[in-house]
Amino acid sequence: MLTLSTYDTFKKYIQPQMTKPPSEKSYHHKDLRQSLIKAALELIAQKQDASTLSLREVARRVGVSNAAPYRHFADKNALLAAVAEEGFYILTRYLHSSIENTSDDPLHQLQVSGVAYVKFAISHPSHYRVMFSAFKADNLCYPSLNAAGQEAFAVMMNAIASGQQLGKIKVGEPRQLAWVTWSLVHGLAMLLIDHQLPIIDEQDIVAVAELATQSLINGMRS
Amino acid sequence: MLTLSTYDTFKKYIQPQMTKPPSEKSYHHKDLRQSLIKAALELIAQKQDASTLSLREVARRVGVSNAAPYRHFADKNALLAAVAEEGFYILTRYLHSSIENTSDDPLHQLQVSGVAYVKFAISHPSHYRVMFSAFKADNLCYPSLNAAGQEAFAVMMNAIASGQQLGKIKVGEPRQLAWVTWSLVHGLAMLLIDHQLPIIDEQDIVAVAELATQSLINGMRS
DNA sequence: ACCTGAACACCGTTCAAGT
DNA sequence: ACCTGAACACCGTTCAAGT
Repeated sequence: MLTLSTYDTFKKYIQPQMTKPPSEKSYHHKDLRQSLIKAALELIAQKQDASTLSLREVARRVGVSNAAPYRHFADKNALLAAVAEEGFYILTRYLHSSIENTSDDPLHQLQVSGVAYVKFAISHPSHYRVMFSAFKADNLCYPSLNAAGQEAFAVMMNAIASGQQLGKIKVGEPRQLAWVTWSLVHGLAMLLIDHQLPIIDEQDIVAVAELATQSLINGMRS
Repeated sequence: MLTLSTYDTFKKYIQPQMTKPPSEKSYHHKDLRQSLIKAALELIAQKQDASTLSLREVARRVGVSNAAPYRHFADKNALLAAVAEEGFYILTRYLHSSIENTSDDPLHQLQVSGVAYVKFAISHPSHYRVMFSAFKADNLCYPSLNAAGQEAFAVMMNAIASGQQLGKIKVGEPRQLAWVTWSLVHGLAMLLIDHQLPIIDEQDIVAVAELATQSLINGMRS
């Protein structure tokens, strides 16, 4: 009895999603919203393509009716927006932690964050595809998505601005230099996850990412 | 009579597509294949999005049945592949003519061809979207498309290789440096046509493209 | 409050049949 | 040889109805 009650407490406060085994289907799904996001990512990973994902397919995989997703998302794009937003949060974490684990030199920080950007894309290709593919993320319909995207962008721009303040990066609008840096890592990320570059080995990918970021930052020195 | 026969000759040899006015619909379409490509580009331009293009919509715009396109293209992707291939030919012309109209300095050639790449993308956004968006161009199913893409890539790589031979660009695999250059202009092109950068004026776009290419090439000097 | 079933208008694709 | 009409299996989305 004691062990059981301890286990119950564990389930309730530590892992509430384990209170029922997944095989025991209930009419009311546990956390359908998060399950739909997860299933969408799995299907995109499986097909290597976000554009052919269907909402019915996602519903089927979760074991729910065609109409069920509409309780949690206004439409298919809203689900994709949620996936993209999640992706931007993860990307921002990647960028921040890459900077934390390096020296105070803003040039070095900018370089490692560029490599971290590419590493994020190849580690989370399904997220990245949704964040930047067919789905029109330019929409003002998703303000929290927009905010998440700008937060990630700000990390790179801040590294550039502090590099300029220390006189290590050439003068000019930091925004413009950040656009250039973003273009480089975004272009490389897109070409990599769409398999347009004949590189497969992760070490080779990191080598190209380092060559890319080092070349650009070398050219942006003051 | 003389004028009429002269006009007939003109129509037949100079502008054969004018022999019948477009309002006079014939059972057999004049050049359905090319008309479908043209209509697809127009619809993508109208929607600013290639992913929501439907083949039925294209057929409707041309004034033909749902099944008619299948006489000329194996499926929807084959039509998109034709659009993409056309795009790569135009891109290659852009790159070549940008190099022809400049000095013999390979560094300068590389720089203007990078700007020409971005100019192509913003001048032909519908082509560019199809060339690099959802549609999986990695397919070996379209060898002529693949060849057209590699031809465009070769222009940039050759500029880099000759820069290296003259000792103006740092040593290293020219293929890798070309990937880096391609990443930069491709990333900028994608962000621009997806309206992810708040730049609208063409002069501002060219300014950023020049900043980008000049910075990278500066960093690739030997 | 959350989900289902059935329906609507769309889509890609095929195939017999028309000219 | 080239195109149509009708059909099939899919899809996004809605809405009354169920629990």
